[in-house]
Amino acid sequence: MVTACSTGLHGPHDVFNPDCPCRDLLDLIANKWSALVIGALEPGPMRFGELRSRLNGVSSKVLTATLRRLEEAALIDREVFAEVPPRVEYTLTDLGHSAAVPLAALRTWAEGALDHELSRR
Amino acid sequence: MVTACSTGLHGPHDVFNPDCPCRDLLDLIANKWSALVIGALEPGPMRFGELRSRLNGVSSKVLTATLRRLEEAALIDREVFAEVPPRVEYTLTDLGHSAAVPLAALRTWAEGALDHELSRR
DNA sequence: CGGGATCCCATATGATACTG
DNA sequence: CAGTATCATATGGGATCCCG
Repeated sequence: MVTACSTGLHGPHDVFNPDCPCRDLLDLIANKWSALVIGALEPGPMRFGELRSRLNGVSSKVLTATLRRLEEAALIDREVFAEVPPRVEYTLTDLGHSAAVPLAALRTWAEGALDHELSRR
Repeated sequence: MVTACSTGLHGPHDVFNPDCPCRDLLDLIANKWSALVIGALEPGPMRFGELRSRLNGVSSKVLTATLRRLEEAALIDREVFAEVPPRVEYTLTDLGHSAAVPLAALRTWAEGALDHELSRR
């Protein structure tokens, strides 16, 4: 049982506790590029270049860093094929698919909220 | 009707289109501090200091910047009371409450995913 | 040629003061 | 109390180079 980071307010883990590791997890996915990468990977595996063009605006450096962090947290798998030209495919893990659900809701909110904002004027 | 930023793939607005304003909205709430601030404000209005201590780890400068951005996007209201000592209260708007729903799911995911990660080892 | 790594700069974040 | 000012560091982003 893991209770070290609990405040006793929201269950065993609590994002409001800065020492709980789940806060790092929140920091990881509560991020524009993470939200878009995971959304783009939801239908199936994708190569680096295709991912980059779908995200439409991310630099290869930032995309690489984002993918590395997601891989480290076991949200995606990275598979390298020894081919010429080289091919690298990224795939959502089960954990990644579970994250895709709330992230899809977040993207949908952003798209819907814009209409709310516009009608406000 | 607003169609300028649509790619025709996901409806009138599309976060995958870098020119769609909804992408800025995603960038605004897909952020650790925004997620925590909005979550903390969900039960009701709160003062700056209480907010700061609940978030447990944010600097006043970053909290101020976060609150200003959320206010500018009409997710929160800021009310200043002419008292001594000064009192400033922050309240979720209707739009803010609508954002609180997917953000709560995101926080819950982070807290639950940690168990998944731990059990993986 | 694709997938980065590296260099350099702009902005964001953070700790520590200090003030109306 | 609710910030602002200042300084240090981390991250974001563009351009270029590299290596198989």
